[in-house]
Amino acid sequence: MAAERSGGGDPARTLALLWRTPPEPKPVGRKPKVSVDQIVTAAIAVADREGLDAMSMARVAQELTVGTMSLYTHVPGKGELIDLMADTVLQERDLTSDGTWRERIKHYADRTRAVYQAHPWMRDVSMVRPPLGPGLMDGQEFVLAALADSGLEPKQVTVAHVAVEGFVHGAAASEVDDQQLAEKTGESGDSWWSARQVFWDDYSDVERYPTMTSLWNAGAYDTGGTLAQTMRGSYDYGLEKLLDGIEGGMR
Amino acid sequence: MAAERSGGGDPARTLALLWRTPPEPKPVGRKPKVSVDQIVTAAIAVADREGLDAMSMARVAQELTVGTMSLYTHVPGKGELIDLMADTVLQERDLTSDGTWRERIKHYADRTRAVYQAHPWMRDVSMVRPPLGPGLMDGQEFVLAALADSGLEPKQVTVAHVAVEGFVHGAAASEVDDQQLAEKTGESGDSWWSARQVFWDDYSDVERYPTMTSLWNAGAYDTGGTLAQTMRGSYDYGLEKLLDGIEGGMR
DNA sequence: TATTGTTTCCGTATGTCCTACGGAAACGGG
DNA sequence: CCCGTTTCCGTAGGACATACGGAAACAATA
Repeated sequence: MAAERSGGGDPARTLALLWRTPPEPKPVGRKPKVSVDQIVTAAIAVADREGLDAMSMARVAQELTVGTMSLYTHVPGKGELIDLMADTVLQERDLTSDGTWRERIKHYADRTRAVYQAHPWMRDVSMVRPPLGPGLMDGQEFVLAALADSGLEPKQVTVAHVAVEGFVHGAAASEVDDQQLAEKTGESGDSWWSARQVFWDDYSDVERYPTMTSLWNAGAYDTGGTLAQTMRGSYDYGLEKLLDGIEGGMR
Repeated sequence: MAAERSGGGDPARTLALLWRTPPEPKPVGRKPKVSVDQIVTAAIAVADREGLDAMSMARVAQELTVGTMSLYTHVPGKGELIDLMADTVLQERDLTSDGTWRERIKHYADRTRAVYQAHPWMRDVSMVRPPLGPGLMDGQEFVLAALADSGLEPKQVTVAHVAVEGFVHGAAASEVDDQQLAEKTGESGDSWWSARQVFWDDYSDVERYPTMTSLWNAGAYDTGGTLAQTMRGSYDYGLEKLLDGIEGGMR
């Protein structure tokens, strides 16, 4: 449960792993059965299929037909493995795009969103103390470059950066949260909500919730689409409005 | 690990607990040693002090000097207990405020942020399938009422609502993530980052990260404050810009 | 007071998890 | 064939949620 993350270990060791600093070939000694890359790939595969909860050291080792403890020769611990997984999937973003600064940020948001869609377990990875690997850093540079081109002052760029980054990861996370729960519980978001329709009958109260009632009566909730489509729409809307605000504040 | 949540159980039973539907007094049978309220209060106390990971059924039972399995008489399971905890702390928001719709939304954001600050474990509670109790619903009504007063069309109100709600919870969550990790690992965010200063020496590259380098040289990162203060600033900035955007889009 | 129906309490057991420890196994070079 | 080096991995300890079923407490009744 809770926010899965590393951080505890030796920073130098973790950074060396993230950047795949040459493991200085060992001419002697037993040959490794697995590599760091294989471990990370297998871990991502397990998490994609069964969620981060199911991504146990034992499960990954089993995937590679290797003893559990063998993994610890190549990776300091589970936290660091999650760092490696996160940075690896963030590298899947293809951040080459021309266009206005707004277009570039929307491109960044789209690519990041795609990462979360492909790897729903990213919801459980905290980005407050992020893995400082190439995947994350390239993304930071991309967004900062776009914002710097927008005409904002340097100090404003860094503040706006945190806001944008927070919005993008946060929105991608909640959007994906739904699928993640659907996979784990075997119940889709739409069916979860309809099973709770009883709420309106038994507990809702026009006196207490007049706005909700009148919005409902006005048909504001007849989206005509799935929950996923609605969330996607709000994602786009929110980012658009945030960028509008940033742009408007530059005058 | 991962997103802690309930949802699995019988919706009617969970809703009855959330709304504290009268437990129809039992005139016969053994007297309960604990009540639902006591369990929820104890669970919140443990989570506040040691995080949601430490909030195990055994730990809560110990707190109440009761056997672990006794809790299951009053609460269906851990997931439902977390729902009850979340809705309870959301009720701590005092959502009575006059003023413009913007002022009311900022009030809502402040109160919600305060809840996360007081209960950092809220970061780990998914709001995608939220506990439909009074704490959550009163908040929804408050935000919807403010947006409806802003002059937006009903359909727009619901879209804007999801965006605002997502931003508020998301920003409060990341802001608090830092403290949560600090408590769990015993290392503050500021010290975590300074321990990773080696990154700039060993891996950063002016060729690869020109914008970051130039922003650094321009002093954009000399905030003169703690990490927490910086995050707080970005929270306010982001909400302001989002509301600017929503307001601007109404014309 | 003894019995009975009802409700709550909780010990046990199962199958998970991470990882510290230390010995066994494989390998290149002498 | 031996030895230093490196990797492999079995065992063990101390968590976790919760299904099951019997024991214990209580009010009403006999």
